[in-house]
Amino acid sequence: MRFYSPSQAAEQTGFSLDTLRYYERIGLLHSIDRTAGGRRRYSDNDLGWLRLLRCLRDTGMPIAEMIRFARLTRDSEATVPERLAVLEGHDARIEERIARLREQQTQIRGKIDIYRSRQQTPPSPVA
Amino acid sequence: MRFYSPSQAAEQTGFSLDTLRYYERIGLLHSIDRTAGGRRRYSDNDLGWLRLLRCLRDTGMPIAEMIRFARLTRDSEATVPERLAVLEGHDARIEERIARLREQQTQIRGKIDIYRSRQQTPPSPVA
DNA sequence: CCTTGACCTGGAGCCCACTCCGGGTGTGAG
DNA sequence: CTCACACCCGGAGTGGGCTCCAGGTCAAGG
Repeated sequence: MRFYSPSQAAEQTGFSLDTLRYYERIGLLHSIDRTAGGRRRYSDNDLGWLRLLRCLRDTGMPIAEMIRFARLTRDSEATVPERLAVLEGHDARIEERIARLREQQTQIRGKIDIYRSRQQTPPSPVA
Repeated sequence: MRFYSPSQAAEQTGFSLDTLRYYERIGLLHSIDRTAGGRRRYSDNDLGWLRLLRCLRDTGMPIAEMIRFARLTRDSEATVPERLAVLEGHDARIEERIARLREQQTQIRGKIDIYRSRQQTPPSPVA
């Protein structure tokens, strides 16, 4: 079983050291192992979990919901349906979000086209 | 030329009254007309601009950049290329964002599949 | 005239998600 | 042994983007 120092974990997950400690404080990370001297050592498992958190976070899941999910994950196997519901709901939100982004992109592109055509006929020599 | 009360503008753009005033304060809205008594009256033009702002905002453009864009829009016609650059850059960011969302969605769906299979073999009747 | 409700202002407050700080501790190189 | 450096902790501070508040004003109905 490999272990990783805080800075290695930070590097591999893209979270800052402060954020890693913050996540632990608020209950997103559970029971991170420590060395004799009290330093954290992250396991491969921890990194996997952190990568999932990163994915959820980057797709816009609020911290509060991640905490809920983390708690479920710590609880019994019986919570699997609930965890599934969280992920499925999130997946649906991502889907909607992409659809909306596409629509909005279309609008912005319309605006771009307007500017482009305005640029191609700039002097407008009326005289 | 039609005019709209603050609450009508709010309703039509999806911004709150407070947000409309806030946007004006920080320079996102320029010279909103007033009635004799000092109340704002938004024109069709204003609403159009607000709808563009809403689109930019919802696609993640930071306020600071919108302010820059608003200033350019207030300046001479000579800033059209710059405005174009802002919108094109933003369009590109939206594109990237959608691509990343798709990737991340794929990861999340992978996780969902794992949970699903875990759920379909719950009793595991070893005996 | 009086009331009511939408609107006005400047400024304070709030929420989220970090990020920074200061003072202390362990560990490996030289 | 000493140094440097990565790490520890609790708590305060930050930045973005609103949101709320108090105390006042205007406009339309009765």
